[in-house]
Amino acid sequence: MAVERRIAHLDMDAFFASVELLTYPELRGQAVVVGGRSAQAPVTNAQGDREFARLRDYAGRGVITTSTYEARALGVFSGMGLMKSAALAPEAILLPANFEAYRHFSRLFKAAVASVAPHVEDRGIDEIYVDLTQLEGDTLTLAQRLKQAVWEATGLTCSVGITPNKLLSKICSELDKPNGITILKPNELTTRIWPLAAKKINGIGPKANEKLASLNIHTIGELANTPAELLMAHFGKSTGAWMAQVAQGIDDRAVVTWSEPKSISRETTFERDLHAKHDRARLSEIFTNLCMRLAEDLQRKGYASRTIGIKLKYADFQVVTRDLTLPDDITDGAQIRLAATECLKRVPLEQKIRLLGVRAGSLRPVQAAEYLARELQPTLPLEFGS
DNA sequence: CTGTCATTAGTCAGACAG
DNA sequence: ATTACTGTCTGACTAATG
Repeated sequence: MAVERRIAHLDMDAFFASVELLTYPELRGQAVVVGGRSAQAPVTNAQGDREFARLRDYAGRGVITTSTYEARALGVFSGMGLMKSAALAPEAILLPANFEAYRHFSRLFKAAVASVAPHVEDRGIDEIYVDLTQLEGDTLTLAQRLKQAVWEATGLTCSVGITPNKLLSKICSELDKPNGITILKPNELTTRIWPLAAKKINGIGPKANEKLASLNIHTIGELANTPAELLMAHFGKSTGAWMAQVAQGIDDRAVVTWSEPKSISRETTFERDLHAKHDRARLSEIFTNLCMRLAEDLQRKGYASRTIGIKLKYADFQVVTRDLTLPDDITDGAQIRLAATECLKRVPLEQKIRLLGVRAGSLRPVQAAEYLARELQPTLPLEFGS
């Protein structure tokens, strides 16, 4: 008989905004949003006070990355266009994103958690799963210990959910946010989970939720009471069966502490939409840049790629992708550009473009020494002495 | 030899997530 | 007068292979 697992999901509270508040403590308690491509960084005036940009002063195509809970109270959430959010909360403080700082604090909080519980799965910059099954001590004490370690290492709070699996823990970490602990007791599935909206399930997004709503399924409980056959008929065999399982709170996925990346990509949205003919030179420059940066990423992370792909987003937001699998691995920026150019030839270019991306897939780890062997042409020491 | 079936690789779109 | 960026997964379709 298998022991019941104890899986924790730990989610940092309003992570990016909270990191900014460490830098700018005078903003505590205010509506603050992070985001915007050209958001103005705070400036210190002659009196030594910091002056912050307001949302109403912003003009551009950015979106909100994170907002403080005070800003959320005004209806301003992540993913929202900045122009729209400025209409809702013109006085909110706007800060540019500082990803270097977020990555720094991400490393700090993950190291702190790992010092308490070594079995950690990375889920992006601000959340993790932790397998506590093998650890001594009762569940609540362990949760408090995790939160304490994060607080001492970073000065930041987080919310924790602990249940027998990742699915339920992810749901539970949200139930008492911010700075909360939720431990799902046995038999609480029907009382605490089933009343929740179906879209609270990680994997049921806006589309699936809409489709469920059209079947008059709104809560997880209603999903649980829907025959698996019906779900399979509407969502396909695999997705339908999965939905039926998760609605019963069943999820056997292991906590995975490491996995090989499948693809590495770079993309950018232009300041203004560009046309393939009219803005050829500018587009070519951006394209080369993306390829070179992708090559740097590949080499820094130690991978060679056999599949190169491109992504275009047109002015009307339609997205197209093309990719090309090569006979051999490549790592070099010029080779990537060559392959990506082949992809570009297979794409319509009448309409204006707002985004261009380049992606490397079919990755193979390579030894650092292999890169030296791959340098077909000697690189000119452009930076040397300049 | 032809047709069918299973399997795999490749390509593309789209959903989803943090 | 909007809607980022990076990455994973799956479904649909085609082609190749046996």
